[in-house]
Amino acid sequence: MDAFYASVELLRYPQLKGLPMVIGGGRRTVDEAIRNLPEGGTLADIPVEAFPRLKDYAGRGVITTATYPARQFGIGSAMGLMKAAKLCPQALILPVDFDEYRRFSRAFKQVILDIAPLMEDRGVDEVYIDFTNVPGGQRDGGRSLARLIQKSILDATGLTCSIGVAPNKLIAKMASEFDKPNGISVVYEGDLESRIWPLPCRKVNGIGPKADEKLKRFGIETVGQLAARDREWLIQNFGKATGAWMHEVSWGRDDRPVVTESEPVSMSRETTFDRDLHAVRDRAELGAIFTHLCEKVAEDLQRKGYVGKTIGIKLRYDDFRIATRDQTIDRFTADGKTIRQIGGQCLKRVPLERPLRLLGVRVGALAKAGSPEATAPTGAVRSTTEPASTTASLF
DNA sequence: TCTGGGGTCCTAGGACCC
DNA sequence: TCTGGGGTCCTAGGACCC
Repeated sequence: MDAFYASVELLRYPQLKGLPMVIGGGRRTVDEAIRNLPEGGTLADIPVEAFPRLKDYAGRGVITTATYPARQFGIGSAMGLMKAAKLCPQALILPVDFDEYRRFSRAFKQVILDIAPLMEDRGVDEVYIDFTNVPGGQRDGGRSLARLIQKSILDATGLTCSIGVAPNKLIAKMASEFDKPNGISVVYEGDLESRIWPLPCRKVNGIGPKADEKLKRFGIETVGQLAARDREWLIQNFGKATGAWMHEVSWGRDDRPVVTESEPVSMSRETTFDRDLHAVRDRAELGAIFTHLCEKVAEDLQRKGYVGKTIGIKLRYDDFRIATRDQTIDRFTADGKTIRQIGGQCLKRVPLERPLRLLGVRVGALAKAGSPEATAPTGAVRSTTEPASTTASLF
């Protein structure tokens, strides 16, 4: 989806179309933004002057989405609000409204499912679609089906998207960025050399800042330069799995299927404080935040019908270093008090001298609530994981 | 100018078991 | 004195993605 959060906001506030605007900020920014909005009238009647501007904010936080006009000022996703305010102080800033984005996320995904049932969820604003067996999916290299999907989403939601069509997920993902916004790119196998090899390695889904840096140190800037290296050389320098993978992707090879169903592995809640807190001096405040996070995770688990048995905490110190601790208990739970209690034990094992910037709570090792795994006593759970020979000897 | 929140997957060492 | 070879689970950290 194109500038998804911002585009959803523009459906509510069409008067902001064409203006530089960013979505983001922590809770404090959200509160201030809401306070600045006048009451009464429909949302579309609110005058542009009434909307908060970036220059009015000094809060912590990053930009989740910037409209295309804002991007012209050099503003981008994940950029700190402070930096963005320097680049374009007059840009409008709106708080993140996740519930609203989720509504539109469900809507556009349903449109796709009605056309092409093999869809993989890749987060709130992105999916993979298997065109292989969709009627007309092969016509014009997939372009006509892509057009149909684009138009259907626009008709149903008012939102635009960009689609890449290719023989596999790796190339399709890169192709989807070739013609943004509202574009379609079809990339064939034979286009590898002309359209993929010139790209910077960083464009490969899975090569992040660290790997890119290391590649650069070897003088490898583009996918083509990566493809020119020996498979064995890559394995020597990047490890068996990563090296082999790099070799494959540089040659455009990817056999991952489109996965339509998946179970969550963990659920978590975390929050960055308005100001750094100290474990001793701000003990009461931290305790209240911690309890609240535990309750939120418990709610999430219960609402979605999961239980977990690994409970963990996460801290971010003022110097941005991160510490995590977790503990696996002998039963599954979705209970806020239990999570709070075990989480509290985890907190005792972590250094608390430095000021804290963030606190998080996580529950992992999930099972569906009420499933055999989740309800069985620990002993029975263990027996199912015993080697086949041992299990067979029981009979 | 300091840098969100919610995730997944991988690695590596140690405990423990057979 | 020298000390297996698997396997799983747990824990901590880190890279990466949307």
